[in-house]
Amino acid sequence: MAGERKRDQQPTINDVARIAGVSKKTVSRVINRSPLLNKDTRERVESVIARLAYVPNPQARALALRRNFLIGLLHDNPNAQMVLSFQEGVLEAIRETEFALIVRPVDRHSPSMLDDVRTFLERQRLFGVLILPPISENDELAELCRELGCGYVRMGSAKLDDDAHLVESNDRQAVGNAIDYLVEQGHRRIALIAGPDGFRSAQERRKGFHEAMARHQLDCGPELVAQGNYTFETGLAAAERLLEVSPRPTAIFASNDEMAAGALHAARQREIDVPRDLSLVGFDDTAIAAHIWPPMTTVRWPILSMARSAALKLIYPAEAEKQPSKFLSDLVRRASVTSPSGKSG
Amino acid sequence: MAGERKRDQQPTINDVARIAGVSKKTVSRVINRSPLLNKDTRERVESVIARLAYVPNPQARALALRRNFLIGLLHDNPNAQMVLSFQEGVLEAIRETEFALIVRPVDRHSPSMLDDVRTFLERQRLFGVLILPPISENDELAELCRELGCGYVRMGSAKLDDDAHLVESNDRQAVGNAIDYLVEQGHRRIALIAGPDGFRSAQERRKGFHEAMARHQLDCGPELVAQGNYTFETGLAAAERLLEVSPRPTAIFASNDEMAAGALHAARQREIDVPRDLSLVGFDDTAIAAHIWPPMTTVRWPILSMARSAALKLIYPAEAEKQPSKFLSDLVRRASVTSPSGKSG
DNA sequence: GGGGATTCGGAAACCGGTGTCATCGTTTGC
DNA sequence: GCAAACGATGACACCGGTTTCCGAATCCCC
Repeated sequence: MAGERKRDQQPTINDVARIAGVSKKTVSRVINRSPLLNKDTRERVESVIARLAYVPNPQARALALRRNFLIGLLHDNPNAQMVLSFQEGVLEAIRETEFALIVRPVDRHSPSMLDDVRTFLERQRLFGVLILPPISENDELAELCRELGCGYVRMGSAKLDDDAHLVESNDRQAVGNAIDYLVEQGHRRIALIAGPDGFRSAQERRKGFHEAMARHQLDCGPELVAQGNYTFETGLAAAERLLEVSPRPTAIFASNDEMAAGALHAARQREIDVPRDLSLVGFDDTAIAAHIWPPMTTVRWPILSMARSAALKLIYPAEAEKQPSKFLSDLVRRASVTSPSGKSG
Repeated sequence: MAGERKRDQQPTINDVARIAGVSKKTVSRVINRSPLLNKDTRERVESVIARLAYVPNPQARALALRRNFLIGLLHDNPNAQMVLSFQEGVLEAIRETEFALIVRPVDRHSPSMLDDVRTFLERQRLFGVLILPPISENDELAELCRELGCGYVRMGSAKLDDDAHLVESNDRQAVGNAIDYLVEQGHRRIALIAGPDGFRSAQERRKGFHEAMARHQLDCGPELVAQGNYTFETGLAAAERLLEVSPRPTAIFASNDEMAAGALHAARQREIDVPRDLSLVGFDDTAIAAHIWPPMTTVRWPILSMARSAALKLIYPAEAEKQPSKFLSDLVRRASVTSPSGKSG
């Protein structure tokens, strides 16, 4: 009976050691896969661990190791679907591990943002953090992680960091593909609703647009480019201007779905039929894109794969470089794009 | 120099005790606001704490107290916006506390769901969990929390639990208000797209619909009720049937926004103009509702307030009953509802 | 078979807090 | 004036792991 524990008590390393007839240290070595261990001993301990369904106490490990088995997710994001999808991908990657995910929205505009994050990281002693765009573009934040010895992986639309600390969506190329598709459909006069200058994603998407237009030797002068700040309203306003241009563009590429939805709204107000009189392409494949009428053609990040890769890079830093860093987005073809009505190619 | 610590080391309770000339225990008492403390001593210790910028190590506390200062968020939710909004509300409530938020999606359909959650709770020794609908309706889950001595607060559309463990949105009344509004606008023939039977939210919304229709002495026979399972496609299918009914309903209330968006789609396919020929009301006020055309009238949960209240109930169980438990949703009036075209009242 | 290197396992300290209980000085009660 | 009660504080064990240090056992080689 001396070997039994009270009910409702989880077994500890001491129970395992006592029952297996070895020391705590030996059990600890088994848990941590120390190579210098007698095979027989290891197997004996492992069988006891399995029999007791022993699991090391994360709090105790965290205290002793001065490091928590928690991964932080730092985000400052208007796109709820993306944040949740990313969470899902991370959780799938860490399901069988001892890690857990702790979420932390940060306020990009707060002057104390860096201090807040510092306090958070120091307090929680996180194993590492995953940083989502757009806050991932903040280099000071990455520098802070390095300074604190906290692992990190950034997710972004550009080469923000080295491959061990980055998963990158190639937005420039993705936009290029979207424009290629519009050109294939026969569009020649294509307008852009660009995103806010401050975001790398917006810059990359803009570059992708201009590169593709140049490749096809199409005009994309300033009258065909308007700017928004990723919101429905600014997309609407931008489209209002673009739809006044003469000759009117037959297609608009908006740098995100919300602005594309705004553009759709603007077209509708002018009784311009989408897609008959105007084709529209968005970016992000948010829930809106599929559920408006007409369903919108848009660019989708392979976000689950990116999240998984980011989590694995963080957890296994030694093999971080082996995890893919570059991801190419898919073009999701829906009804908002057709050949232009007049002179289709 | 003996009193100095190495750089990059955070001060510990021992440092505070040594410098203040008291024992660890006394410092611990100060931290935990023990009432039996000499005022002078307390102030002396507090000044040292402030000077050193000492913060207790959460891992050590977690180990000693056998309880982590982490709040889990359990969800199984198709509505990303709601989950993130809830997170936001919780984080606002715990901003100044030592708590952190850890997110855990659960799979409602997995046979091992309860075991998964049990393992999670036992491992992480959470302070408590907040449970979002629809998984919040699972009584076994709540029972599990009680059994493990883990605090919990459920969020739901019905009286699922006592006030200390519940924040409740009165969906029945909210739907009633929405129907009242339609009736005020002159609608008499109003159809319902109900949600899946398994969800309390769906049941409550259905009840709210029937009660309100009865109150106004309006017909709501089975031909005016269709069922979906909260998805765009099922909403579309349900509306297709309802729009065949003769005389055609002049308004449809859908039990969530996605199904309302599906209904809008169905109407558009039949060239039934919304809102001229058909008014539509949704529920949840997701991002979709505001960004489709026409913008959709819908019911909005006061989700930030609910999240805040839930978090406070969890953190301060002694005062849990004082936090509001019942919340009434707002009707967000948008362009998808007008008076019926023919014989408006 | 002996000496030295290597491997293994145990005792004890440690991570940084909290709980239990004893102690000390003071006040109260009679 | 002395015992009992009480308030404030401290010594020490403990939470459940990891790490350090060290001694013992094994292995290798000559």
